[in-house]
Amino acid sequence: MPELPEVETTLRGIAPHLDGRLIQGAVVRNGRLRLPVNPDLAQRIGGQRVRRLQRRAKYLIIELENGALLIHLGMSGTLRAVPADTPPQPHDHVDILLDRGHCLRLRDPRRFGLLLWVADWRHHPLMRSLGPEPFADDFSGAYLHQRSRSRRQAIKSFIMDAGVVVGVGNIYANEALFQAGIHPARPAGSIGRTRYERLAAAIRGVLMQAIAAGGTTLRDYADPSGKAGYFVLSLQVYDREGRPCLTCGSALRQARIGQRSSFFCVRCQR
DNA sequence: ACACGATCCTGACTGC
DNA sequence: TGCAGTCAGGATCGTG
Repeated sequence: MPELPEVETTLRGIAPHLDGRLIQGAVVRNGRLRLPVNPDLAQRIGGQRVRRLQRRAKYLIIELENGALLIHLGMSGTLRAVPADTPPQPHDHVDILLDRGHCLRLRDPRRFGLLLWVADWRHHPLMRSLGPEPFADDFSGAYLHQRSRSRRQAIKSFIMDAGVVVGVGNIYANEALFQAGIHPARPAGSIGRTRYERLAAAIRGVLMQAIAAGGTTLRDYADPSGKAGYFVLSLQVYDREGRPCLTCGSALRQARIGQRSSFFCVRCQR
């Protein structure tokens, strides 16, 4: 499910339930996620107030008085605020118990996500090699151009590399490359400065519009109140193999690039 | 340093 | 109906 817009939508959805609230404890039904949940999670976070919520890359960070919760939704994770007495469904692995009878519930069928209490999230190893945020000043066409020199990797894999820029997953990589008119298999090092300016703008544009739409729901993504994201209606190439390009009408193609499904128009993208 | 494949895990869907 | 195979929104690790 989650690329940057879905994580951002989740953050905005849980914020009203968390800002300044007192955490009562936690219930861990299955702690075997990508990294194991702290065995002593309830004691670590119980009795602490939430100081601040933020996002870094696709990580949600809930800063507490002591340390922080670091949450990643992986491929199939959702985070919802529900009444604490709501019966758990399959794959509802962790509840963060809040005051006023609510809890924050992590569901993640594939368990590629993670939920960790860490003492110092800014210096945590998971944060170490992350590239710039797409909306930050240090992300630009000039930056992409400079980072890509002499790289023969496909541009699509390049922009999905979190060491280059964070938050761009498979859906939005496809969409941004279409908007920028760049073929996803083109070697990153063969693209000029001007086209990188277009690409940087396209990445920012598509992410911003997707956030405004509440993200993209393909199968099971839901925001913290349970609503689906409707950016799926704005997708121009993703999952549209064989259907006409919205610009030129020729049939969109699908190919595997870097082991991920890629969708593009051979006439509009070079 | 770089680029690629395999891997973690479950569920939904396709085709025989 | 059942079963095998394929694919899925992510990220890390090991290999040349």
